[in-house]
Order: sequence, then structure tokens, then C-alpha cells
Amino acid sequence: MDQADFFKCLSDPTRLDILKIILERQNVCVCEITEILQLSQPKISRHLALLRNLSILLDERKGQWVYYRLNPDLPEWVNAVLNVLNDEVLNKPASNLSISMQCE
Amino acid sequence: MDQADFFKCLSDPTRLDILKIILERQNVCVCEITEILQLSQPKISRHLALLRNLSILLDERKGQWVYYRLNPDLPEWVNAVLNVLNDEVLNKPASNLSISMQCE
DNA sequence: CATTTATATATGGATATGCGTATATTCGCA
DNA sequence: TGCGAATATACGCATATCCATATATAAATG
Repeated sequence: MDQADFFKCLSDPTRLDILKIILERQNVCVCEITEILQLSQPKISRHLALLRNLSILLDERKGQWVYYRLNPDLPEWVNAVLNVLNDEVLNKPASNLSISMQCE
Repeated sequence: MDQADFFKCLSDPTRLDILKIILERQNVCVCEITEILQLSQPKISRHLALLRNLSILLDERKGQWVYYRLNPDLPEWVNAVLNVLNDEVLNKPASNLSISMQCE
């Protein structure tokens, strides 16, 4: 994975928020993300596509829903950076990212 | 420091190269960087200005030369990410970044 | 003070990025 | 098969980014 491309993925607030949600919850469907972040569906979908095309995220359809999760086979240095994001999430408990939400 | 802004700084190959040089050598003057990377002086200068404006780098003039170094007071999470870059440099010894060069 | 060297900034054009809106696709179900 | 819900993609526009080139500034030196 190209380093500049990877960091470009992290250079957008929406994508950072999406990644933090997935780091926190492991496996998340698109409608959950849209609900939590209160952003339009196409906007979320486009950012997810970017993360998926770089193989940072994997997607899996289950019936009507598509679930996204971290690619478990990322290079060491990528995981190291993502862990930094995750630490940030854990250290800031009262954010909107912790609102509980379920699809269905 | 805004996370997205910081990662945007890392999303350009030239800026990544500049940062890696500074992580390796601590204190570097502009002409060294231009020599090592074999890029035009205005191009290097603009990228340095970006890193300086975000307070990732500090500059100090010594006579004709301007030296850049890491800001020692960066947030924890920023240092954590920069350490990842530094590890990458250390694990790839045979790059053009290790060419020895001196101004004067 | 004029010149040279090192560095910074301005300008304009090409390309990339992000967004809203509209539309396509896929699945579950009647 | 037809419809609604979930998701993805296309399109057009506004803005941002990057670069080469030209020019400005600052220090050293004759």
C-alpha cells in the first residue's frame, strides 16, 4: 500500500469518523454509519468505496445490508497508524461516536 | 492540531520524503533537502511552508541558511504517527534518503 | 552598495477532490 | 413480477491542490 495514498484516505473528516466507528464496533452496516454521522447516504457510500478500493475496508453483503469491517491483512505500519486513531477514540468517551444505534 | 489537516500533510510523497529526512537527521537545511530529493527549490520550499504552518516543523535561520526540525511539542498522537514513518525509514536502509550530503 | 547565494512567495493553469442531486442496482417480499 | 428499502454510481459544479515559472527577500561578501 502506498503511504501517500493511505494518508490521503485519512485526510478527510468524514473518512476519519467512519474509520473510528469501524475501529470501535468492528463490523458495521452502511445505514448505521449514515445514522450515527447524520450524513447523506451517497456521501457515506462514496467514502466507503474509497476505503474499500484501497483495501483498508472489506465489505460483505448480508441480505439487504452491506457490512464493512477492517481488512485483517493490512501492513504493520498501517495497523500502527490505525491504532493511533483507535486510541484517540478510546480517550474521548463523550463523542457522538458512542451513540448506540442498530439497523433493522 | 486537526487530525484531517495533519494527515493531509502526510498525503503527498514529497512531504513524506521531507519528513523522513528530518526524522532521520533531526536538523536539516533547505539546500540539503533539495539536493537529496533532487527537486526544485520552490517546490521544496512550498512543502516546507505547509509543514511549518501546521507547526509540524520549526525553522531557524543561521546566516544564509534556514534549518528545519521537528517541533518538539507535538501532541502524543502526532508523535505516534511520525514514529511509524521513522520505523519505515529505519527498516528500509538502501533508499536514496541515506545518501550523505552537506551544505556549504 | 552591487552581486551572489539561499530561501520564500506570487501567479496562472492543469488536475484532483468533495458534494448534492439524480439514477441505477440489489435484495426481500407480497 | 412488481415494489420498497438499502446501497452504489454517474454527472456537473465549486473548490482545492500541485506544479513550473517568475519574482521577491535576506544575508554574506567584495
